[in-house]
Amino acid sequence: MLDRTYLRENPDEVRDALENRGADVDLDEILAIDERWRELKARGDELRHERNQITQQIGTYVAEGNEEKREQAIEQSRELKGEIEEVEAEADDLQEELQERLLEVPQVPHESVPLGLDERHNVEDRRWGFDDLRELPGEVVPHYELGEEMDIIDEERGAKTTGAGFYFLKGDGARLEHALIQFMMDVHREQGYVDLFPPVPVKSASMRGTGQLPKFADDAYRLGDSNDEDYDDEDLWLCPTAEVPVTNMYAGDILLDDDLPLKHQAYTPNFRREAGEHGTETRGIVRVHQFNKVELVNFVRPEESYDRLEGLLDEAEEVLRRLGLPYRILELCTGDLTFASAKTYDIEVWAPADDMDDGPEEGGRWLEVSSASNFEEFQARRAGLRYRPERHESAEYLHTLNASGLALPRVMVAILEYYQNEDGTVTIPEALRPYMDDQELIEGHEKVGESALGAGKRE
RNA sequence: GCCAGGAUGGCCGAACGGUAAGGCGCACGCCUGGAAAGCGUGUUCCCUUUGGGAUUCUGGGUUCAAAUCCCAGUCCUGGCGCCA
Repeated sequence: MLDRTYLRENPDEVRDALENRGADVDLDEILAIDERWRELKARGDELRHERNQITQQIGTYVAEGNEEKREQAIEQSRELKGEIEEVEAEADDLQEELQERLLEVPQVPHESVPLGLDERHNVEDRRWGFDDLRELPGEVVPHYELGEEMDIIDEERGAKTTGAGFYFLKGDGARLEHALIQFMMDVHREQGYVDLFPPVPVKSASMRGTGQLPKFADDAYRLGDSNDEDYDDEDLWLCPTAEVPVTNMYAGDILLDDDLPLKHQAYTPNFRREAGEHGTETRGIVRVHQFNKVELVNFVRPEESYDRLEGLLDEAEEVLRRLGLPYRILELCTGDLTFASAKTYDIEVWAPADDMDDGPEEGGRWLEVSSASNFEEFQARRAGLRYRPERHESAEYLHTLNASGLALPRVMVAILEYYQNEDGTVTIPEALRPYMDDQELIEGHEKVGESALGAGKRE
């Protein structure tokens, strides 16, 4: 959420910034509401002042036993009460509306963010790992075919038990998932992250704190009620990213200056509705309703947040470097920033199987595995995350940042495709082998059930 | 789930229905050769800041007036029950 005073004092700057994002916000209306609210607030304060004085007088009259003056004052106070109620009722309505409007105003982009309308204007900073590629099969089999063939990814049965967009990992597939989680958390622990295992359902208030609500209710899974119904602060949602529980963990708290920078990592499942996202680009496990992710969340002093963003990006990249997976770094343009973010880098891993137009010259395509973002005060103001820079001074909002480190299914896609061998097996990246009992190769499993017979996969 | 008790500033902790003591911490000032002690001031948010308003977990109610009385909720503690 933006600061009201800042908004009041820099309307043109904010207007430009929001326009650059392509945000549809009527700033003038917000400012008009604020203006009117301040008038009423001043009037209400005045009336209350009057009444406070009268009420105090009554106390004196009672002590003196001055019956007549007491009655008179009480009558006066009653009158004022009605007037105050009227003025304040309107002020409260405006205040509430202002609050609602402000919750829907996105973050102002940082000055260094490239201008642009959408993803086409994102700027590629650099690539890693393409100079020394491993030798790939003549025809790389897409992960969804290979995964089914090897019987390590079972989408059909996931759809059966739960629905489209859910899948089983099996055998070496499931094992690879666990290995990746442990591996990633070890890497980040080396980088100074403290592990968290958060609760998976989160309250509406938490979702609001990080910016998922109120605007993006449709993307989330709500527990116990339809997304169309009104929700309360206490209503629960399935965690869409560990960013939500972890960032809100310190909501309303005042951290000590010494606590910062505070770095947490959390592994959780993530649930997203992804309505209407079906097609060739999303075949397999590239876009699913439930996936695992190790999330990195940083709480830092405001003046350090942009340095930390670079550090955070590097910490997330480290996972791909150790896995030997080629990737690139994008700087998101103003039009492609997420709601709460002031600046974002995307990390996109290379998945060589499906040739797509916007992929690299080597073929294949890019898959986003992480977004490293600086939210500055935006989430801190919503969630009430503060710290005290100097002991005697008042508490200030800190800055929050986060990045995936990384989203697992897409990393798995990259491994299954990039580490694929001519004979259809997959070499396990060296860094992962210690987590898989030094296994070097994924060869797959014999399929189970009568359908395997009919397909000629079993005899 | 039931019963009982509780929630007051950064922290601790008082307050017959009459308008939030005191202490600690921290900062600044005075004092001092310097420090400690002592003394003074300050230490939540909002507004149109020589001033005013709000604020005792949250939301309602009673009253001229609520930290205080009533109702509902949240969380914490203890006891009982249930339970992987």
